[in-house]
Amino acid sequence: MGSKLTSRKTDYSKWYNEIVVNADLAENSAVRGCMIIKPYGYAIWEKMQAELDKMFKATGHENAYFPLFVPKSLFEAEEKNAEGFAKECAVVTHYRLKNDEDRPGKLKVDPNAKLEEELVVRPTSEAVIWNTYKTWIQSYRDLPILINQWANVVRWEMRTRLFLRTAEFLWQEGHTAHATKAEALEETRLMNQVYADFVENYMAIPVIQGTKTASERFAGAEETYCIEALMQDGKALQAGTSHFLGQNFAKAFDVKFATSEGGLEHVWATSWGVSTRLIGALIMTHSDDNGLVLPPNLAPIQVVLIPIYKGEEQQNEIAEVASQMKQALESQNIRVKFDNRDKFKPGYKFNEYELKGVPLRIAIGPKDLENKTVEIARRDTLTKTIVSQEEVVAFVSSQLESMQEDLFQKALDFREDHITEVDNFDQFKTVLADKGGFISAHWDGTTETEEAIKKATKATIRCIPLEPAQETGACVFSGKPSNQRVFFAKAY
RNA sequence: CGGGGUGUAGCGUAGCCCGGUCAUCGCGCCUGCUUUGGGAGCAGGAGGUCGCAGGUUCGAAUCCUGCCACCCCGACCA
Repeated sequence: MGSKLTSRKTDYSKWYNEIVVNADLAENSAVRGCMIIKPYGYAIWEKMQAELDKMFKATGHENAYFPLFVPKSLFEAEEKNAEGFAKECAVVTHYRLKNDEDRPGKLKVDPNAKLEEELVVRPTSEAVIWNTYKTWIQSYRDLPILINQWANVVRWEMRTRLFLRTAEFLWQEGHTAHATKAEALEETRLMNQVYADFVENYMAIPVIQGTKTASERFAGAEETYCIEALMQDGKALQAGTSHFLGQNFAKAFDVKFATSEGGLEHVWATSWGVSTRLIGALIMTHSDDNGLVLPPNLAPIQVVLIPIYKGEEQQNEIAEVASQMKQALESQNIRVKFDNRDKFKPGYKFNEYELKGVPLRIAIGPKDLENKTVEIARRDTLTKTIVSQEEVVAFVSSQLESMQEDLFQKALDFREDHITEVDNFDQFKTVLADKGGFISAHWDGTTETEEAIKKATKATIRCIPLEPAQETGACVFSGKPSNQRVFFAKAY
């Protein structure tokens, strides 16, 4: 515990570059701040996608796909949204290259191929989608529309940070349309709950659910729900958001429907998303100095079998046992890899899979052949147990289960230790500097106070927690009355 | 875009102050033999326009100018 992942360059690059992602950029500045996700890292993302997708379907949603390019006129239709993203848009202005007479063999942008209207590379898809919904919705019978899209988006950030703020990232974005405000609000809350369930149950990361303050709200939203997680270095990470968009987009794109009573009303909207940032959260929550630690529910490989042998004959004998064990485990839906590569020694493999965060490692050697045993090592605790071959399946099953729980509990304990109630501003500053984590404090509800605190401490209000303990108090900064504590933290 | 720092082989680096067998070392890679219960050992080998472009000089990785890129800190953000 306590390894400050992101503040330690070597560790950071070790895991991010070699194991999960290669952040090396092409010489071309156009791909600055993007990431290359290697197969193992992508397998983690696929697993996350699969589980989230199931949850979306279970709550009545369907997948669809919308275009990458957003004509500027569409993009600017919802003014607050457009303004919020304007400073970070990649824009396509031309559609053709031609030979460069001055540099033989090289190309240049063809000035004759200038687009009449610039295309914005989507930083988010509300504009294209609501422009489409306009044509899909006429009657209350067409509602609700519950659609999700798996896609990439581009946000030209001034400063990028691997996983947490890359220029291009993969995500899912849900976009729903409803007949009533109540229904849209319920959808917003439901999806935030879905995110919380996923992140806690699969990623083993405890989250705080809440709403954003006006200044932290999504551009174009009337209310933003979020899940906030705490990283090992004491900084908070917004792990997912669900927005109640009111009728803003319906009005901007003129989406009205005939009500069952014969009226004509604007549609109510929500949008919600989580991104590859979650992989960053996973790493920064569970990893230690030996590399990644993956919760069993998400690990692409849950168990790795490593043979230890001298000579080909012994290798074959062990392979026989290992293959049978692999089959037995797989019949229980456990994801197993048998690493029988002869090019690497066992010690090398041990380290490799530790770095990759594989939850359980089973080693089988000559001693085990003799004793009908195996050695099983757990990634999170680094403990080893000798288990008889007959009991392997049962042992593995129970260990995977308890490891999933233990990881969550460990992260939860850490977070609970790092929520500090604070009642004056000096204490606020001291706790923030010395301990980090969330600070639970009273706030007078004004943007001015929020700004002033941010300026003084770099801490922001991460969220106004749902189900707050109603409690009267005085704002930690202004001393004005408040009836609820909110969570402050330094954030990524 | 402001403040600071860096750029030498696939990765990490020494050398830069004080120009001249200086292109160093480690990891990785290739070949061979020996190895295999925690990242193997020995021997041999391949690999570099010293970020780019100018300039100073008999001579530049080293000094000067410009440019480019990256990292850290701010403003911005999932």
